[in-house]
Amino acid sequence: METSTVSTAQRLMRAFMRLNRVAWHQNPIAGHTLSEIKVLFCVKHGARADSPGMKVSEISRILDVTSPTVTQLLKGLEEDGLVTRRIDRTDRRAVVITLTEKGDMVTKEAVGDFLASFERLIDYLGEEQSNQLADLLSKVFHYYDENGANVSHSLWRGVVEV
Amino acid sequence: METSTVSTAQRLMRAFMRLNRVAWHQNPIAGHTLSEIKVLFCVKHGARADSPGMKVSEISRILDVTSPTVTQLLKGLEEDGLVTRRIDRTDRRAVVITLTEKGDMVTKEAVGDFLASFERLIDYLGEEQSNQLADLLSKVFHYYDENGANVSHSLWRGVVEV
DNA sequence: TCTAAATTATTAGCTAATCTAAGTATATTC
DNA sequence: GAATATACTTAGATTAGCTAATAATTTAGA
Repeated sequence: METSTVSTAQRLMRAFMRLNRVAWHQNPIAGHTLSEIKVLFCVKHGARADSPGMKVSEISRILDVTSPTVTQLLKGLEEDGLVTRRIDRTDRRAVVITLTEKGDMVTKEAVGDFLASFERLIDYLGEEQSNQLADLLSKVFHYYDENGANVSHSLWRGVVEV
Repeated sequence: METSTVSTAQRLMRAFMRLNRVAWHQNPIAGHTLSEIKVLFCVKHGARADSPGMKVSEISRILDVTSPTVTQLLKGLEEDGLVTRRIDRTDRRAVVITLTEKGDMVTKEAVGDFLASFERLIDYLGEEQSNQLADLLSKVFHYYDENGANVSHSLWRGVVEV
């Protein structure tokens, strides 16, 4: 049991070590970075009929990055004419982001191409195993969400003096 | 089938989008970055009894990063006294990296703590599902290895003009 | 009601982890 | 022996984040 757990742990460790190197992580898409595309996705999907657009704070919460990070990404997107900023009428501190027509088109294309890319992966893995993988990854996230969960956590603090 | 494939694709897309944000990715370990630790792992495991130490080019190939990246990481590790550089006797262009005693200790601790961390995840997922996950991820890597495989690949080149 | 505290977003400046391009030194090949 | 190729380093850039400090506005409390 001990032995088998260790070797499973090794396999998982190796797998997770490789993950951040998987191809699409580093490639710009339609002249925009992956992070920028994520913001576009977020604005497109988060917006509701009654109040179109998303506040910076909402984007920040959903993407789980700080608001300065969102601000910085929006700067690029606004310069390229993909989003517009507007001060919220009911709370003048807040800024509401909406997609321009161009932004909407780019987002649609990006979603389409991402899905197409994952569909090719699904063709390779098969529908069933793909779903299994999605399930397992969800569980992993759930675990990390619940456990604050750094490798380092309690383990490493204070071990700086080796 | 089409519908179900799309929704599987969406699930996988969301999962992979979250992956690079999983906790341990960003945290320094024993005062060293994850990348530096990877180099240490690599030198420790790559070294063979007959020729201890690893060349920069070997590390570069194994970790799948460029040699300037390796050089830079080694700079930090050398400054902290974890590795030593030495010119290869049989090829004076090459540089052989070996762990110092301190480097060996740090590496051992890092391996131990990483494995411990993954064993906690395995406790949560269960042995069987953990192995399943490792298997599925291996398949994913295999797919991407075979297919050159960016999202963008043929799709995006030339689409910069939207 | 007016001040103190909280919230929202931005700016400035930092770090990590990569990359490419260019340069130097050494090997290899023809 | 000259041309080419290989191994590494340096310099400088990019992406994706972060924290700290600041400005503007809102909310709460006395």
